[in-house]
Amino acid sequence: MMEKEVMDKRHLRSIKTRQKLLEAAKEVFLEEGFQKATISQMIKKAEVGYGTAYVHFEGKEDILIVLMEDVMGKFYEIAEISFYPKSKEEAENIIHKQAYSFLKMAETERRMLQIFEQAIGISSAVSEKWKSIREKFIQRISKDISYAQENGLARKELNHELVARGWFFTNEMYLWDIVRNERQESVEEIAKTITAVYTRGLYL
Amino acid sequence: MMEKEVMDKRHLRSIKTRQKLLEAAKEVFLEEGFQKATISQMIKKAEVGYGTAYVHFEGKEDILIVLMEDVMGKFYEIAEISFYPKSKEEAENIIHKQAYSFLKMAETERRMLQIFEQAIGISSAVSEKWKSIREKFIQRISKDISYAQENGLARKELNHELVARGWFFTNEMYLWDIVRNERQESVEEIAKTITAVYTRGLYL
DNA sequence: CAAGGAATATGACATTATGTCAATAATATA
DNA sequence: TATATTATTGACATAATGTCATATTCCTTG
Repeated sequence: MMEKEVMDKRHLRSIKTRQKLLEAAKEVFLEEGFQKATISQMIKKAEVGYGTAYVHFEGKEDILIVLMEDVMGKFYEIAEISFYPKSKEEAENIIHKQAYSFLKMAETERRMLQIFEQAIGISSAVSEKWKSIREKFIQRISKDISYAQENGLARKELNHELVARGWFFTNEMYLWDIVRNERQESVEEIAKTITAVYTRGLYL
Repeated sequence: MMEKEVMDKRHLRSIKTRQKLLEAAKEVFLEEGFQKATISQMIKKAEVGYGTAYVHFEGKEDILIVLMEDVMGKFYEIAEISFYPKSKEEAENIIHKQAYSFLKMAETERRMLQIFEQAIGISSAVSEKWKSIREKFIQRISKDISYAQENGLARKELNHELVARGWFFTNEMYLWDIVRNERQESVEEIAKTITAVYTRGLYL
């Protein structure tokens, strides 16, 4: 039972138009960057009328958000890695793995993330989207720190939310650094180094 | 000997025009934000002709960069605090003080930094300017870590530049968080917490 | 199966910005 | 005073956005 079988011919056409627009938009974004990309370029490439773009999307920002949705999904997956360490060493392993996966995304999805970074500065809709990913991570890390504190693994005197935020911030900035191709060092080395400082700073 | 005495009447007029534009621009930026601020609003407020703005500046971005220059200066001062600790405790004190001063800037200069943050995303000129501040700090921190490592205060096995970057990133992100008014906690508490994790993670 | 109705698509248009430039005004200099 | 230099000006060309009345395409119902 493919969903498409059920559809109207015109609904189908609509979906196809939308799809053509998304594909064209992706190309245009990658070629021009977020700022310089224009609706006109997209509709030309998609071979549809100008107004059509506004039928399907609210504007450039909206299109980018849709294009980013699967990348978003991958971030959420990483945020959900389970965390029940029995020792400092085990904690370090899990944390390292998580940081590594997170930073690896920068390499895997570099091109789209570059566009996304540009858009974060410009579009508040995109920026909100990213903020929600960030808060998801911070909440999660915060919970993990609490768990470690309750189980006598981590320093209890530290405000877990502040620590979580600080730790995530380091990760996030390295993510963008890598996205911009500004780091020589391997993702592995970066992950190892920042995890080492963090775990030794927090754990007993 | 005031510089002004030396000037032509017309050079003086030019300086005044420029000044009027800068003051008007600041108001407009603060009222409208970077995106929505327009040259037209500024020249109207400054009571000069449209083209005049382009005689004195290359555009919105350029005006903002000039407006930010004294804030920049304050950042550079903080980056230059001297660092020759004799013990882990002394190091922690200096580092805490530096982090505190840095984050305090977020409160003191909040309004202009808000505009600056918006502009970083949009204008590559502004973004470059910020990047140079960031690199200045990272270089400096990097040197400080090396010093501590050579003097047997810090863990030698860690790549000092990677650690420096990570530490600065935490600070920077908290800076923007505070600028956005998104933190309840006091600057003092934030500085204390992140410094505690960092110094324990890095120092012996 | 034909006619009317609903969903889609279209591009001309009004709007709003930007940056340029030839003309004009103000001031300096010879 | 006449001429050169510098500063200012606003009209214009350009470019992008988002809207909307109209056209097209397909579905439904009598």
